[in-house]
Amino acid sequence: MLSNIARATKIDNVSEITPSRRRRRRADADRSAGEILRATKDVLAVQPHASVEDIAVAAGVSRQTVYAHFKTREALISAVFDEIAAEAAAGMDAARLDRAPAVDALLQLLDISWRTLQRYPLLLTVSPPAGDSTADGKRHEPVFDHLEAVLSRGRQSGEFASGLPVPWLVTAIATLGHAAGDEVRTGRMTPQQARDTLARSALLLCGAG
Amino acid sequence: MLSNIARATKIDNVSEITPSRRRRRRADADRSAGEILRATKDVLAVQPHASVEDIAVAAGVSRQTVYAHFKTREALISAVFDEIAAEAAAGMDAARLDRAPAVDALLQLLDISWRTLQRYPLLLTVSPPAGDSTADGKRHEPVFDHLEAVLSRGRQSGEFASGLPVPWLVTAIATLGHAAGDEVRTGRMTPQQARDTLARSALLLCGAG
DNA sequence: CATTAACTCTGACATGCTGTCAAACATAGC
DNA sequence: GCTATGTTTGACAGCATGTCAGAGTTAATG
Repeated sequence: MLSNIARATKIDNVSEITPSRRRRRRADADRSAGEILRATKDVLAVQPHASVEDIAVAAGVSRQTVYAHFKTREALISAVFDEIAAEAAAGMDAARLDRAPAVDALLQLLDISWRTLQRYPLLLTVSPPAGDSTADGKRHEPVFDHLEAVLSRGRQSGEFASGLPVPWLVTAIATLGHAAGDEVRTGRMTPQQARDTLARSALLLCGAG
Repeated sequence: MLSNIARATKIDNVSEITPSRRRRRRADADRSAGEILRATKDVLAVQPHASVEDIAVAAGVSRQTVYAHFKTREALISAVFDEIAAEAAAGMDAARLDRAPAVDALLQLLDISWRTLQRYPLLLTVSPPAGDSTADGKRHEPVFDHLEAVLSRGRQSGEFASGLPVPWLVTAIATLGHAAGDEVRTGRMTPQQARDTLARSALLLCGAG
């Protein structure tokens, strides 16, 4: 995980080319990058338009150090989204849903995603940099893959019979998750209501209502 | 409609207080405000992060003139969203769906919204200023009201039986509309596919599938 | 431990955008 | 034609992003 952070940063030990001439990455750097990412999550959760300076201060680091680790502000935010997505995907891996009935597995996935959404409020207020190729299909790939796997399985087993294309179901369910989170954020639903409503909506879309 | 624009602008004829001492608003101003709104739609559709200067140039007007009509960049974008919402709402009014079966009415509403979304690509790429009270519940109110009315009616008539709360259905369907538009924008669906998929999804959520 | 490379910090700078102000100028309304 | 209303030009402050250079620290290595 930490090595993942290191690999994502700007100051990158490219020693693979000239194997043993260079020193190894300093522990400082990892700690700084970690602090910056942590601070970014915290600050953006409260202040979605926070400046790089704000984040740097919260991380106990100078603004220029942030730029030493992340090329641009967008790259920083991208890294945060990547990290969160990876965390959620790891939770999904750990849940071992391969054998469970698709309906149960789907509900489990929703639960994990839901908790991630509650843990990181910035997911609802900060718009992810529309950087890469398609919209933001690439960043959440690890998460979406889980969802797609379960949906495909449920369709083949006959549990999901709505006939809607699986890729659309992935998008739709993810989108509804966002919307449900927003209902909570704006106080129009309790977390409990939102969780249940989201689950029911997803099942309806899948044709398992 | 034009008077609505005038009322939304900064330079506002407050003659209601001192009735006949002041001159009436110049035709210039209306024309400028109109051009600016038109240009904003055009430019933002292509370049979602366009500057006020870019918009001013496209409107054939100086940057300061833009600020003469709209307090801030956000206010300008807000006005654009308002105008588009009003246009869509007007179309919904004109459709006279009060008597039609709720399912048909819902499909009509989706169709109108869908065409609006296709006509104004900026709706998908520009995030609306989260200004007012709740998220963006106030701005689209005219549109959402139509949707809510039809959904409530369908529920009472027994056509919609999913049991999901009507306010949530409004949000969910609107959100899915956005998602469907995005599928088209990114080339993952043809407009035709997206339209059908959206309709089917909405009916499923309503329990009319 | 001493060396040295890696990292961070301070300060300064260029650039671009938003928003404001003032004064000269143009034009539509009366 | 007079005059309020709009527009333009030009200038300005403030703030944010991103870059650079140089001095100062700190961790890895032998």
